[in-house]
Amino acid sequence: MGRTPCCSKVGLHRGPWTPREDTLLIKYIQAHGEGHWRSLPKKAGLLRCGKSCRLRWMNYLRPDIKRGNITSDEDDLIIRLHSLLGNRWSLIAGRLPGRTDNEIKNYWNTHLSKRLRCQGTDPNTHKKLPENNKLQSINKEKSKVKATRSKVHLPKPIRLPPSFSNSSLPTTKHSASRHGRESSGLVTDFAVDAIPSYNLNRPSNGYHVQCHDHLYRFHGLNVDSSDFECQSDQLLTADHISLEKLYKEYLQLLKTDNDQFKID
DNA sequence: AATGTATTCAACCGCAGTCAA
DNA sequence: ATTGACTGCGGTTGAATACAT
Repeated sequence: MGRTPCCSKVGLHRGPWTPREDTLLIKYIQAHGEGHWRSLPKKAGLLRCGKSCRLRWMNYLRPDIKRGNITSDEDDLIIRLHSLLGNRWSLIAGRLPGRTDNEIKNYWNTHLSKRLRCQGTDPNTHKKLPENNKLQSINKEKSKVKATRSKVHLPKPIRLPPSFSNSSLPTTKHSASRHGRESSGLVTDFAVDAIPSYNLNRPSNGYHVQCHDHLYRFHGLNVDSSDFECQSDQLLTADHISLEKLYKEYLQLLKTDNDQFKID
């Protein structure tokens, strides 16, 4: 059996997207919405595979993508979420409004894992490295210092045609933070997705989680952590308590960020 | 200025999960 | 139960860029 690679068709474009392709994709999605990626390229007049279109949209063209440096607060959150979730980038990205899994994955691999190593922490396990390993890591990084650029994490280039309205432009940090992903039901899927062995159903009125003989129900998407409802304390393992605590701290950070924006 | 090297990140690849027929 | 289409995820690659020599 097996499936044919989605990009195997001869004649499909690959590599970097052109402004024209971006325009076609954005206009099509604005008119018809996301989804149906397989058929989208043909309908939108793109010579790309659906997978490529989805990736371009999710990682670059989506209007709620936050541009610019990853803040130290986000740094801290990524590290802590990684210690809980591991390399589950999409889950981690879900807790960082406007950030994509690809961006966080890249940022982790290029910055955070190195930093942790220098601090004497194993980036995979988040446990302290033996002292000699720590020294090796530090020396290794020191030897690179000359070659290391003082990185300015500039906003990603935006390639959109002049005809595009401001509302369709990828947003800046502050405007993105007001877009509302922070109000999505983070804690709900957070708790659920963090338990891989659970059987998850998502009916229209919320999540149901089947765990062993117990059925747990969570409210729908638009909830905050206070809406977190569980029919049994059994679900609140140490991990879940940590996750919920983390999420509350995160909401506080967002609030601070928004307050700061209002002051500005 | 030219060349070599390191770094970044957008894009690709392959696989797994889900769902409908 | 099986098959195949579709989607999403994480790992990897390689072109572009920045910096050092």
